[in-house]
Amino acid sequence: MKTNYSAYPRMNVKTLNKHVVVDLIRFTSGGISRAGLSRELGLTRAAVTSIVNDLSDMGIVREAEKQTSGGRKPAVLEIVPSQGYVVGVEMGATHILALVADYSARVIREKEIQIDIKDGPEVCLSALDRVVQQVIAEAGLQLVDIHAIGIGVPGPVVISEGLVSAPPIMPGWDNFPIRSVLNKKWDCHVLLNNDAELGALGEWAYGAGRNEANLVYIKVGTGIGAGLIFDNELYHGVTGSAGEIGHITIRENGSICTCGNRGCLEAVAGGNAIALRASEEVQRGKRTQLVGFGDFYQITINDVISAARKGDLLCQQIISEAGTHLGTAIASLVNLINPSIVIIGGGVAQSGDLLLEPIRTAVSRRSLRVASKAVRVSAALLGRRASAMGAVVQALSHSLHQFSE
Amino acid sequence: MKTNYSAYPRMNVKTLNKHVVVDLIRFTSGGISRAGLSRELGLTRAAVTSIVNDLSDMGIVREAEKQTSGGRKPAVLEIVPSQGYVVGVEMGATHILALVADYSARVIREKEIQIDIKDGPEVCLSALDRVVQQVIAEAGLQLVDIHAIGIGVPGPVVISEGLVSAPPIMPGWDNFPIRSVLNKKWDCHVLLNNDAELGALGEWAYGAGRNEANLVYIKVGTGIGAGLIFDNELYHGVTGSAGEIGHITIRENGSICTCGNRGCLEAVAGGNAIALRASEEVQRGKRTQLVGFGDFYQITINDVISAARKGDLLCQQIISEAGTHLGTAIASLVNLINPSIVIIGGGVAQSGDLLLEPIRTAVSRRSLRVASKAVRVSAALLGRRASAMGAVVQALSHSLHQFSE
DNA sequence: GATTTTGTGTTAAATAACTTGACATTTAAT
DNA sequence: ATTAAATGTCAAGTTATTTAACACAAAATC
Repeated sequence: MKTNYSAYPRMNVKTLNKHVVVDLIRFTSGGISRAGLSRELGLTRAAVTSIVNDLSDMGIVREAEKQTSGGRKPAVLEIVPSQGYVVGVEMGATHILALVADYSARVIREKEIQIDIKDGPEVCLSALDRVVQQVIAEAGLQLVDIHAIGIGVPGPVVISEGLVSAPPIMPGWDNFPIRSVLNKKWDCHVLLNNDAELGALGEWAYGAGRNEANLVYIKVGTGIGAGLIFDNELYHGVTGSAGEIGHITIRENGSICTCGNRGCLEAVAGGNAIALRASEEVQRGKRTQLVGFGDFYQITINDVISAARKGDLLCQQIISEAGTHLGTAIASLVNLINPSIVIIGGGVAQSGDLLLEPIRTAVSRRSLRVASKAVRVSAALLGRRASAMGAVVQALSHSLHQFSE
Repeated sequence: MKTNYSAYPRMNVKTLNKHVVVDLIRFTSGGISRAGLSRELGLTRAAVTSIVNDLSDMGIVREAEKQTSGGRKPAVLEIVPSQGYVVGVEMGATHILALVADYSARVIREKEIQIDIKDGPEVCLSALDRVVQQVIAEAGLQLVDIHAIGIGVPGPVVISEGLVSAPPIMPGWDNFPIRSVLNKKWDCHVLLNNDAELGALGEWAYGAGRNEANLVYIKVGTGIGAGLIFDNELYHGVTGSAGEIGHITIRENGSICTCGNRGCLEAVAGGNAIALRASEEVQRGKRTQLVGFGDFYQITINDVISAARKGDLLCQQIISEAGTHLGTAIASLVNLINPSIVIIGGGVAQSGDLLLEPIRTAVSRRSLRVASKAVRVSAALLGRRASAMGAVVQALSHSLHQFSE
């Protein structure tokens, strides 16, 4: 008796149930026993035994070490970690972060490099290839050991095609066949997705969004994007561009944005906007810790954040203002989506409560009571790894579901 | 082999499939044959035959008259209309519309009265009771013939409790036990829901949103609200208040709104806002067809719409401006949700292209290319009946699913 | 106009995937 | 020590479905 698992493609009932069991084992913190699975699934214990036996014979699932803490404990199940490995990659505007994880989603190695996404696909994808190859080698593995590689990019992804369509902060990448190029290099399953969506997935599976069915993840970096999880599933929209919150209009006549419009959220509260704002104030001679940076050096968002953390008032104020603008947009989003949690991640979120508090204030002031009472605004628990971790989760899902056929 | 029908509660597999079959027969325009069901469900024709036989024995389903147009036609199935009846009601700020429909969702009688929702629950629910009783009688039926009654109200509904929570345009209704009061009066299943959500459901089932999996319905009346359908299912959010788009901030320092904030969409583009705007202009002595209305008579939104339709330039301009503001909000929504269609309904939508064109312009200017290319902006096909029709659909679903146990 | 092809709907037997009910096992409560 | 309660397993029975065969009707082909 199983009903509602719309995420899985058509397959026979037992295989479907196997997949559900695998996911319940993966995503239940503290593990789950056969009896627990029975309750969750609405199947009898006898049926669960049969399913788990199959998975155990395949080598995917095993019983965890029993805790010696006394008291009868049911046999808790876990995924066999060494059955396979995956790689999760986040490509941002200025960096690439790659993680290698085993079948239980434990990260066994990571590596980060700096890039500039404006160098275009050829240059960046070569760099991407190098990091991935290196991190695999450093983990003591080879490419053939890797079942799948998940990649997050900061633009609207057409999942079926494996490319990005008209990405505002990825000039030169429009319709470039990212997935097929990488497929040729690696000869394993490559899954391309939007970075904010993957951040949402990561936080839902292993971060601040555990056990939350309706979740919004806001990635505030160079760009601003949102990942949406509705009823425990990633929501893409019709063409896969859902969550593009960065280019909603905040100020009718605000400063001009990379997308061509005026007053976009990203042009007001994005990483570049904050850095630009700081530069202007410095040049106007405002008193700040950043003064020493001079005219030739380009002030970055990280400079502003670290100065703010060290107590610099100007930088704190700039970040706080960005938070207020973000909060206005998030308040609208809370009214519209009515989520149980909004998770703030991405580079700018490193500034912590300096950014979060103004957001919380705006949400409680501008959202309807019903909605604002029901929502928490939290920082990403996985921090800068959120998107890469989501890529891991996705690659793992793909691989496990293939494996358990 | 059936997988993804998460809308249905837990039940055994065949019963579940029965419900799916009933819904496919209901919602497939032009009807569907056993072979068609087989393809849709992924079941064999033999299995479908067995399921349809059961439903036929219950009296819910039958074969439609064969078209005599020649050429082999499969036996098209239909719901037996006379097996049961339901009522669908829309309660707006100023009116109540009640529909009686048979099991095939054909409306057999309707009735509308004027009310003022500010008179509070006792007064309005008595009026509601009267209209419903009358329309049932006029349809030649009695209360015992009615299997379920669906009701839409213009505020955030807590479905589990059957009441509204902190509704901006329903003063005096906060936490009033609407459903249980009506239950006592009628002694049949009462389903309370948000009017915009029901509008979305109605348009999805029988209107402009047929065959669209991801749909947004915007109800522009006295209040402004949205109904969301994601992956063919109504989306409520955690506490049932999703879609409350009327109180997102459009102008930081705009005019004050019933909700207490400033510059809400509703305070700028809602029915009351439009009427108020017209009154002001008239008092300022602007040249308009409305001049004759004098100072004592309160100009209504309907006056403005009919004047605009008759060519009054001022009224046209006021509606067009409201459309532009709506369009800005809808553009954000399109970026965020990436729907395939946005349907504009509610009283103000009676003004047609005068309202729609500015919305389309704003969406194509302010939304990302990927999202705006994928979306159509249309008027509600069911017009002022959209929400009440959604209430019918919901009541019918409830009744049919109960019946086919 | 006869023949083949294609799609529809039905039936009976076989199979997959459960449930039922009984039982051994382990721990907690009395 | 005894009882209660939950876990995990096994064999037998049940249900919903598939398989495979066939009858039927219309369209396409010759």
